[in-house]
Amino acid sequence: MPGRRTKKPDTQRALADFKVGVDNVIFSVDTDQNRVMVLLVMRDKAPHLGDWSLPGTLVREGESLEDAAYRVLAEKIRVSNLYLEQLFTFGGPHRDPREAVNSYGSRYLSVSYFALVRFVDAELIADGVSGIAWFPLSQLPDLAFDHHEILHYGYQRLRNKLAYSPIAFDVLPELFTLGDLYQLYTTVLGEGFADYSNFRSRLLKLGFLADTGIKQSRGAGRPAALYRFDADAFAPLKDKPLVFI
Amino acid sequence: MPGRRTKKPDTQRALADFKVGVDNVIFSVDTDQNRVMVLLVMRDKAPHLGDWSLPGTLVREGESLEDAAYRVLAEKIRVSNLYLEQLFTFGGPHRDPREAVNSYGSRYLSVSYFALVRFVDAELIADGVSGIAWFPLSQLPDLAFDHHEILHYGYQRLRNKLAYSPIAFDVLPELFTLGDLYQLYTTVLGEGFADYSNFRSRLLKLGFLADTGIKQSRGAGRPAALYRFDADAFAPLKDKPLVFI
DNA sequence: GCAAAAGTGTTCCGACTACACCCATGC
DNA sequence: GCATGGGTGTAGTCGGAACACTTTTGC
Repeated sequence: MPGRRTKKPDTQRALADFKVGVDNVIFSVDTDQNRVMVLLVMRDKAPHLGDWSLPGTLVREGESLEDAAYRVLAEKIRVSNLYLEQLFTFGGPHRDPREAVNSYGSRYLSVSYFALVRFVDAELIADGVSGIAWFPLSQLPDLAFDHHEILHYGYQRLRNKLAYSPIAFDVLPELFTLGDLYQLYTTVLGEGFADYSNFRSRLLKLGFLADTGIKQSRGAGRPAALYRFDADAFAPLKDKPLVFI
Repeated sequence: MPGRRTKKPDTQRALADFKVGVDNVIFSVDTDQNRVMVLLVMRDKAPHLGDWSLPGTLVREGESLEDAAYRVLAEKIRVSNLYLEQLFTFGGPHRDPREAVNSYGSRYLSVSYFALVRFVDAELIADGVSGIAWFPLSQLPDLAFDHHEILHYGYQRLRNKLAYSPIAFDVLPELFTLGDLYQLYTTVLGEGFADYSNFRSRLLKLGFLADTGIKQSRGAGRPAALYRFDADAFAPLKDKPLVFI
């Protein structure tokens, strides 16, 4: 075991005092341009003033970690169906430059959360002070602190969740075609995970996609049927070892 | 990230000050009695003095979360191949009674870690003060704080990891029979996940179990071949969507 | 008609299930 | 021999991969 420093109670160091931050990795998918997007805000104070960062905040008295995560998001974005999931806790010393100011100052620890939201519904709240914007994953700016690492970790989770849970329907509109669904999977997971027609029949066989009977034309080609995600039909499949691929 | 505090500085509550604890969920499997075991220690100070709890500690200055987790384990147990994995961070207010003493006191947050260790190799360190013991999962005592919830979360993780990663070989002895391996899976996952002979051929086909040629007799019956886990042969399969069932 | 996109069907093949059966040992 | 556990084989079945084909639209 690394770093095994043995203890004599007298030489033992004092307990660290922490401020705890929450940082949210909020993904969306721009279905028009087939890009995975992530929500970033520009820091309006030191440290890292003017750098882009994940939307986060420090936890206040009487507030739970989740409360803090939802609070900072409510200040930045208005979406429906926001469901945050805890990602990971980053807590080594010296991850935040504020720790260096004074050796007896607070440590900074970050608990990260993850969500996937609907791109077109998301309404960014411009507060006139700090910037806020969606960035495509392929064109990220430099990020403050260790936010690149957090973001990378979140992207892994996104890909896993997409394969195992029905989170795709959190980003698709209420009604969607199977082509839309396939396109979404391709955008996030990359090409070559499955043939369209096999993807199609597999999903339909699972039985939680309800055909609305409505057809939608998009330029040339045969009109596509619009489907709706049937949460009730999916319920029994919940926490089964299900893969959508 | 942290510090994203907008408007109305006057009405906003102060930042919470935290002490950060790490709590370890250490599992093992008693292969003689086919029981899943968990390591518990008796608290030797308030709060919850005399209650059983997960082995944990508070993080000290200059120490990373992981360092703290390894430190407390080194005080309690001697094992080889200890690999800790972060589980979850529990951080709501009022989860620790120490918070109530004084409304301006610290909040207590717990980052939990998970590991699976070899039962027979594990040497518990009796320090003459606090108790330490393995408990079978089926006969747990009441636990301090929210440790029951943490333990439950860890057990979920154990079952998942067992199906997807080769952690079984962290608990089996260096040399083991396929019957041992099957027995271990049955103990943790319960009966009825697979037929023995199918389990056997699937595992062997994966190609990372090396037959040592040695035979082992255990009472009546044909002697069993002893196998060794071949980490090199497994390496290419790492992070493939692999299921051992 | 022709291109384009949606939707259906079919064949091949590998993987898992469920068993039946053979093998080597203790007693 | 026979009970006991280890180990091998096989027939049936299910599901995914690949790809050809049909349908319905715009132009």
